[in-house]
Amino acid sequence: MFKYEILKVCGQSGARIGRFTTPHGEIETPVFMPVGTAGTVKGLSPEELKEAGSQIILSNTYHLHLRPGEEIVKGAGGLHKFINWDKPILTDSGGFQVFSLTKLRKITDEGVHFNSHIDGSRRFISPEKAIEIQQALGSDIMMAFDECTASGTDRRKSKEALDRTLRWLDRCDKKATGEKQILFPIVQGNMYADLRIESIEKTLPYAKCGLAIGGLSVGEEKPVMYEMLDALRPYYPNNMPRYLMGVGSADCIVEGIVRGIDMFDCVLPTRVGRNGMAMTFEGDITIRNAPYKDDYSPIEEGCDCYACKNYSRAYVRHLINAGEIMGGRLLSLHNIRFLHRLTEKIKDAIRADRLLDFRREMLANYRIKGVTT
RNA sequence: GGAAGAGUUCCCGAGCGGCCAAAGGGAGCAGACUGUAAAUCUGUUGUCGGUGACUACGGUGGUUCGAAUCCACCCUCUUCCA
Repeated sequence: MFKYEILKVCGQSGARIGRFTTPHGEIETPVFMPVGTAGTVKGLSPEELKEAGSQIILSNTYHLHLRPGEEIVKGAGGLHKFINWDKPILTDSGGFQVFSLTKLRKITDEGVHFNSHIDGSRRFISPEKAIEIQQALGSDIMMAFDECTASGTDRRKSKEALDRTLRWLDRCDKKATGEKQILFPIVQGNMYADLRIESIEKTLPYAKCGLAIGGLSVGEEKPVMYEMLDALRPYYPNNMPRYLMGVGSADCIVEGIVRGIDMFDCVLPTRVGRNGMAMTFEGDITIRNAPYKDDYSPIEEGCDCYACKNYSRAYVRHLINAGEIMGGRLLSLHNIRFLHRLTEKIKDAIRADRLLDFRREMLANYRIKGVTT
């Protein structure tokens, strides 16, 4: 049911264009996947996402487990039906919440005890439980339950998390039988190249048709993240997509693809959009700011998204400023379309064997922000 | 005409002798945001080139070492009585 075919390899960079077949359709990589944590890409309808070019979206095990509960989703006929999205869905395992809800958790080898961020109730998620939930949800791609560490974590703790992630992976793998859903294992190892290599070597036996790189974009400087990707690159198998988790700024996506990555996801376009910022080929611009109050040009010149075709910066700024939902919607839509346009341009460059040239040209005009968080 | 109350920094509004360039909120301005506890969070908002000075709490004049705060008169507004 799952298959990854390489359609083109860039002669200049080695980046590839691929076709990833899933039960809910094909995905052409490189691909950016918008995040819809609670079963919706915040503010946008499935039709709008499709029009923007989204091929697959994410959802979250932890959030849907807490509310409404996977049995409700299953009762609706599965997540695709429940949220009216008939294309592929990837569910994150809740591993990232282990990391981001750091004050509310306790990690043991069996699993993680959480306090629900919603009502404070005591919860427990194990690797088995994470898979069961994802099976009830019926996503196409299930993520292994992993332990993500923050940038700055010492070597000993990073190694512990890596080992635990591997033990958990084995348990996830035993549970993840069935043809309709595939399990993506996740490489950890923090910012230690040798740990990263150890992690990928021990993880690869579990990678059937997809491999994820986790624990990056967690507060390190961007060059550090690129170093980790460089260290991993020789170890990637060719017959499956490589997914860099949680990355979504334009510069990081280009740098990732140049380093062999095929899939990305990020909350950035929607979050930053709701907060009044537009992603463009010149870098982020804060539409909320005063200089745009009488700027009647589109959000980004040359963009073909619904927001750019129909509205001005001045109008979007007014909406954001007035606290109108539509402002965040239009910017989210633009930002997602922007990232899809980016990957389209990147694919063009791969087809023309000139991705390194494209990167240089693109970054020459792009204002980069320093750290990943 | 009489009585009572009120006038505070862009707005609302606290302060009622020194710790006040003045709480708090709003609005404004700016920054942040990368597997979403986020339509959120943070900073800033009298002027001048910095620990300092200057201008400010309706107006004018007083009391006091010191006043947004007390006194006198004036102006404006609100409510009530004729």
